[in-house]
Amino acid sequence: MANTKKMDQVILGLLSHEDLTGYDIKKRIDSSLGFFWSGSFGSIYPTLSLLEKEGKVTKTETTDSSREKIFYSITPSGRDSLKQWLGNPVEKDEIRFETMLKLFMGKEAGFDVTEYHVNRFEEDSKNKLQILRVFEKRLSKCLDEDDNHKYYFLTVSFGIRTYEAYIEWCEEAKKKIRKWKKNKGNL
Amino acid sequence: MANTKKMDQVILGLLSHEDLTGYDIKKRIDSSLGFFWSGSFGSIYPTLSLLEKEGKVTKTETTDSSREKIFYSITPSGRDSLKQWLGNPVEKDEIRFETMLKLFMGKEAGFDVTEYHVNRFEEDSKNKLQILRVFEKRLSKCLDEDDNHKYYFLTVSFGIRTYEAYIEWCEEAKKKIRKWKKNKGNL
DNA sequence: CTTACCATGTAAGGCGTTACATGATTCA
DNA sequence: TGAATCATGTAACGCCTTACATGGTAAG
Repeated sequence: MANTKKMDQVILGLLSHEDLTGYDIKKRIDSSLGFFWSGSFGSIYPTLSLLEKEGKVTKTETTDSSREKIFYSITPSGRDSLKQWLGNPVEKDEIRFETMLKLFMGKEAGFDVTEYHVNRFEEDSKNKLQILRVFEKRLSKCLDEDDNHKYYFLTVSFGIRTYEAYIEWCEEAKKKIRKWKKNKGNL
Repeated sequence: MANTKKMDQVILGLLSHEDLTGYDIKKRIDSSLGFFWSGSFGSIYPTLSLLEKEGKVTKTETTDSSREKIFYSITPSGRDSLKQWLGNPVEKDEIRFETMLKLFMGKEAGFDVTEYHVNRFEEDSKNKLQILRVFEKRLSKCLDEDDNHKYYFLTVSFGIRTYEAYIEWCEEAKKKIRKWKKNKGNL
């Protein structure tokens, strides 16, 4: 019913920009889509075969340089299918933050443990923010070269806004926790 | 290896606050944890049975009022297990935003479709923000009654910060899109 | 010469959702 | 009296990750 599988669309979307191998697709997912999507080889390769059977992509085996690679290209039918999906309303945006889970039930472990998790979350957010800023800089220089860059830019700026908010919240949360720890001492 | 299943901990965490039925647990997940976690009956009930077998919770069947309910309570062993998990570093915080996927590959459908998705995302974020603000108000009045409220408060304020950032980004993104649409017309 | 990365796939198994099955109670 | 909600569970199925299996190449 609710077709939750999105790997088809992820692959078609990436191939709508350029021809890629399965290995390339994995790299794109990890870098460009990394902060809001994920996927493994175990789901990429089978999906590629499926898409080929459905006529949405075609494969080209190359032995040109050194390694044998299989490049996939999107077909007009694949493009139609992608376009149609893009027009449908979003079914679900999902977050699964183990960090928040650990905060919510943190009392059992105490403020120190909670502070530790906030600190780790902050570090992680700062690292990811730094990477996104590099992307942003690069992208803003070539926004007009290809419309794809504009769309990509939107997602990058979303990531930046988000991580900035995370980091601000971390500072705020740490202040609160320190205050609560102090009060506890005074009781 | 990497024990990805978290439903055990979710349930133990909720039971560490108070005794609950499986049905209650579902409601708590949907409301209190809703913006950063999810879970269905199909995984709640089996996990409860499992936890009981492991001696981490005990069940009490009641027919007191009208309906027959099964209340679950956390045992000391369950509390230990929860505490230990809380002390371990977070394995993974995950986001799967279909909206961002549709933005990233948006060129195939054009700016209007992208604008539509941003608008829907904004509406949705505003609704969720409103609910969280109510929670925040209620919580801030009883922060000192129970330490659990303090931990809960941290997650709520995280949600608020996040949704505020989303909404700000939406405004920014819509401005950009409108500008790009205009430029396209002038070419 | 060995480590890291490139490159493609398969198999097993876990996790979790959806749908099904059943029935009581409350409220309009 | 019919709809919504309370309440507990099971079964089927789908998705995805991890681990396995294999081998080439580049760099230090």
